[in-house]
Amino acid sequence: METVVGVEGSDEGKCEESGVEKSSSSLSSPKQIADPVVYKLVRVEGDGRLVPATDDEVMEVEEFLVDEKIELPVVTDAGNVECISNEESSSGKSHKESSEGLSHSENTEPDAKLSARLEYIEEMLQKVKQEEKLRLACGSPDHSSAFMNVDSQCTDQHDKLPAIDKKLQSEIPLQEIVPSSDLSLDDSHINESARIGECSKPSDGPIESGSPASVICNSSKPDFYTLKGEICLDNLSIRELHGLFRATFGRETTVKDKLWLKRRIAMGLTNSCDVSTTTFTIIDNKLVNKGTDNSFQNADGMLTEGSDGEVKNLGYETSPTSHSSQMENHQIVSGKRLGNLSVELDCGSDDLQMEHRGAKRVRKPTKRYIEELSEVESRDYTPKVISSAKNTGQGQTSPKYCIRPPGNAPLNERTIVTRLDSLGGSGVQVPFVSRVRRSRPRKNIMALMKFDSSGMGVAAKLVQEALSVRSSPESEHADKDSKVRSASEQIQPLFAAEPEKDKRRSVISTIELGKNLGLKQTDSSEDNSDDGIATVPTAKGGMRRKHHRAWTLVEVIKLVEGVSKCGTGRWSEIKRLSFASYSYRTSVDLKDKWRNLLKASFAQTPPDDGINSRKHASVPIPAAILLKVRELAEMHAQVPPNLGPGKLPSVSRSVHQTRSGYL
DNA sequence: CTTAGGG
DNA sequence: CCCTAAG
Repeated sequence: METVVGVEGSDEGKCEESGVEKSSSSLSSPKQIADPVVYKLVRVEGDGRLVPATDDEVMEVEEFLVDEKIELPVVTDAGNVECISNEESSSGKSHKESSEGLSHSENTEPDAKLSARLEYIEEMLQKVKQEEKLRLACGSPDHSSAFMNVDSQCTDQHDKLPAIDKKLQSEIPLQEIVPSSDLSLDDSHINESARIGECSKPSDGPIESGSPASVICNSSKPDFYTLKGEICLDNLSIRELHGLFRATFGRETTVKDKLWLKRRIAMGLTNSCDVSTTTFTIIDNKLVNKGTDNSFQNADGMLTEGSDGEVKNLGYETSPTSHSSQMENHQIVSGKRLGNLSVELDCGSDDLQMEHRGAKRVRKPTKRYIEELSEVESRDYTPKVISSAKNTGQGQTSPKYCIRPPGNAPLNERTIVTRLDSLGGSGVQVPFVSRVRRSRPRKNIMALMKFDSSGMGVAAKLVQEALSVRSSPESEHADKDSKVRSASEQIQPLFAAEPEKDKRRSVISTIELGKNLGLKQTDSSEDNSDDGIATVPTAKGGMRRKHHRAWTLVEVIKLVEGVSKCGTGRWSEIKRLSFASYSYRTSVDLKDKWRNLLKASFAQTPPDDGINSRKHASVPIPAAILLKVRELAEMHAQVPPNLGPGKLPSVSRSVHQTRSGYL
């Protein structure tokens, strides 16, 4: 078994042979081993299989990645900045073009990893160039972004280049333009630059009509985008952005910078959906699910078009997920939105499940649990007192991890414990309220601390996660139906209530975080991987998660998606398919969350009723998701007996009125 | 080991 | 989320 980095020398040779034109920066240095863009650390098993590298292995090469990465995007950076400042001016255009060209070749070469692909890509380049010539006025192909995305995914960890952010950021707004089926490759840049202006000034008239080239080809963009759905963050206020941020990442932010927030959110919404495409699209603050599939179209488009998607996927050849996502698409195809029976198509065994569902499982009252609980309560009689400390905020914090025996604490005193949170490899101490464990006291506190504070392990993990982020090679066009729908719909406030600030159980000091994680667009990996957080060694030897990790919007979407794919009740399946990269979130969690979603979706949200007015409500779930949940619930005959049938007729309409449930 | 339910 | 009982 040998550890290899990507593909070596032979490929480089190939790359040069195939004569990718323009200057090649990465190739020019012969010593380079790893390609920052798509190379992925793998191990070659005896049988020739490629397996993801272990943490250690990743760590070994980490430096290379960093080094290269720094220099790579810089070029494009200049171009982008230029774009922004120049707006639509023609000079800006040419600038862009040239910079694009550079990034082009630069990025392309690394991809030569697979020779066949390379040649293919090259063809594309040629094509693109021709196109460029033909459409000089319009702009240039938008390749760089795809690469940058990949790049950032791979090396997220280490440093964020403004260029990337800007790029992404600038592209987000593009999405609000309805994707056209047209395959033309260009225009995006003009739009981009135009958009950027609009970004800063949301009030600038209708976005669609704003730019001359309002028709944008989806396939010309990285499928990363089309994949993930579209979101317009432009018009959101800071507060809204905060809310969205929280919904997305499950934590608060104090950053006031709109741009920052927007790109973080954008990244979160896109990047973290690594496994499969969503059937949802966020348009104008609304989340709508696209009913039709475009997988074939897209695949087609990519082939003929030479989209970035192709290139991007080079690194991840035949990941198991691609298959699944395709499956998904097929299913989605077969059953449009409502009355979707695709699930049955998927698995013939569903019928059985249906039968099983008929009879609820009956269950004896648990014994041990009850006994234990009562025992605890009788023994230390003050759980109430302790929990009341929650409201009083933070008092003294002890630098060390110490728990006072509950009985000892004077009634007036607050019991506060500091827990060492490791976030992104940085140990951050946050005060939190000690919760009396119902059972199984921690075995070894020192071990815990060591685990938490050792940045290495975590970092390695992060790296791995980042590297293993993958996406499926399909993009989606908004189907006409949903397009029309969304267009006609009134803009719906995404957030019913303003985020509560006070009761947050543990407020992460964002400032410190900002230092360490700061301008990385690592949200996805952040979300994915810091499972060093709040886990507790159990007597059984396993590490058990402790305490609440807020569900992010992405997760919810993925969950819904998963359910639609596999049906309810196959949680382990769903976990494998859609939550592969989320080490936390057990199948049980999925189940629980689904239960809650169901509850939320069927809990009528009478407009006047308290829910909306409650300020402390947690982050709302976009109505569209709830709608989807309901549909799924229906088709799986999971409708809660009480509220089920009665409400259904009005669902499609009422959902738009019903603001939301809560995450 | 996975799922269903109750807390 | 946590915990257990059923499969």
